[in-house]
Amino acid sequence: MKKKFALVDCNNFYASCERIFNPKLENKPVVVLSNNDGCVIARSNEAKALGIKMGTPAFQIKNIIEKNNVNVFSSNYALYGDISQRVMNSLSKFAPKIEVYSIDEAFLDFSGITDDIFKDYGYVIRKKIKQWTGIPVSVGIAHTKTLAKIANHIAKKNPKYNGVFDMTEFSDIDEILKNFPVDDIWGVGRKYSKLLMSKNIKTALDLKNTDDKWARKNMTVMGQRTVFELRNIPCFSINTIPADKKNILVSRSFGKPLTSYADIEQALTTHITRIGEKLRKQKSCAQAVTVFIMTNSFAKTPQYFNAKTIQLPVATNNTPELIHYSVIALRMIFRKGYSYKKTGVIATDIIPENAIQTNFWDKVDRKKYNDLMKTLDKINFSLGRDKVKYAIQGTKKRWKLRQEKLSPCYTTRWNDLLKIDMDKK
DNA sequence: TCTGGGGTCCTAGGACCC
DNA sequence: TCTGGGGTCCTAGGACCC
Repeated sequence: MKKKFALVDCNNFYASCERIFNPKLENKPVVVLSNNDGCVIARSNEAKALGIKMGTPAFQIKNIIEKNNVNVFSSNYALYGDISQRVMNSLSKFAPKIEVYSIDEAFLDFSGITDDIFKDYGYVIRKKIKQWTGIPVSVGIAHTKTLAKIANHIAKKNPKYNGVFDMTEFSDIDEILKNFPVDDIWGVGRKYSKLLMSKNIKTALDLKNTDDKWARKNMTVMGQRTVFELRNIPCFSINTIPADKKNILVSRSFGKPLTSYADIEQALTTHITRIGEKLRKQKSCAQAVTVFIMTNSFAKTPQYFNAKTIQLPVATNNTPELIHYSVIALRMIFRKGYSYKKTGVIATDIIPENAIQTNFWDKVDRKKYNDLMKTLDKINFSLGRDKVKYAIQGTKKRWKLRQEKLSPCYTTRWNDLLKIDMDKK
């Protein structure tokens, strides 16, 4: 039996999340900004209609925002993450296998679902997800993941399909692919699309008919797989268990430029506590950490970027130890006299907790640290992030993000629960 | 004033081995 | 003039994704 995949994608996800608890935003333009209120990263349809492009710096569209009363929000990842979980939980009721592909997308395996109940299944999903979570979704169905992505695109772009497009209903998909731009294909980015254009490969149909040896040579094995998938030959399967992360990065731009070492150290060590939490959550340890600092590359001030990797004597996920080595790295790369914009830390060479090689000279009492970390994680998880923190993180938080338009954490913070006035008419 | 923050996979080429 | 023929492992960098 032929494989069958559905890609379910939340429409304008972050903007839709903001709308759930704030119905006044319905039919109004809504945009959500990146960290530090920098760029536009989500737009409602009304905002798209105003010509606001993805990734535009907020300050460049100030006029459009003011003139059209666009509702602007800082990103609220606590809210989006929680809503995402609800959507994914709901979706898992509709298919035996589901792959959560990103915060707002999931592949569903429809392979085993018989045709008689399959009809209109996409519409059922759409209706139920909206009803259960308040989030509008689009559904694309096809015999390969790449084609399901295309089907989803079509479902979203053409109102006549009402949010669902099933490519498996067509015996000949060439007519569909003929009208699909090559640069919108999953796996074709900026560089490849430029290359393809120069070879007169402009549509999905052109790419489907490309010599796959050529694709292999010029776009690696990944490109060759894309070509096969366009031919209805599945090369990618559903991945139900998310793999452990091989690298974990935490970095943030500062709310304002910083020059003092102490401020940057406070930011960096706070990022490291996040790294420690993430490592412990997936029961892994890092064998190395890389620390970097950088100035603002958009500014006309003197530029500096540097990074330093430190191999840890014993793989670890305990925060004090990670802090210890990261601070050593930071001291090595910090230079006075620059105006810094961002710092970050990457944990690499990550291995499972139970595969650690200790060494003979290791003097760290690992059992004690593990117990301490467990206790701290428990406290901070139930009472709020950084309720108990390390002295080196400081209290001033001069590096903190700009988040001027943050919505309440309606679903994850007691104090932010929606209140309803029953007397009010 | 103001420009995000995460990830993955693949390949080429060098070091090194027998 | 002539200078083998395999391997493996690691890393940096480039492509992609959301």
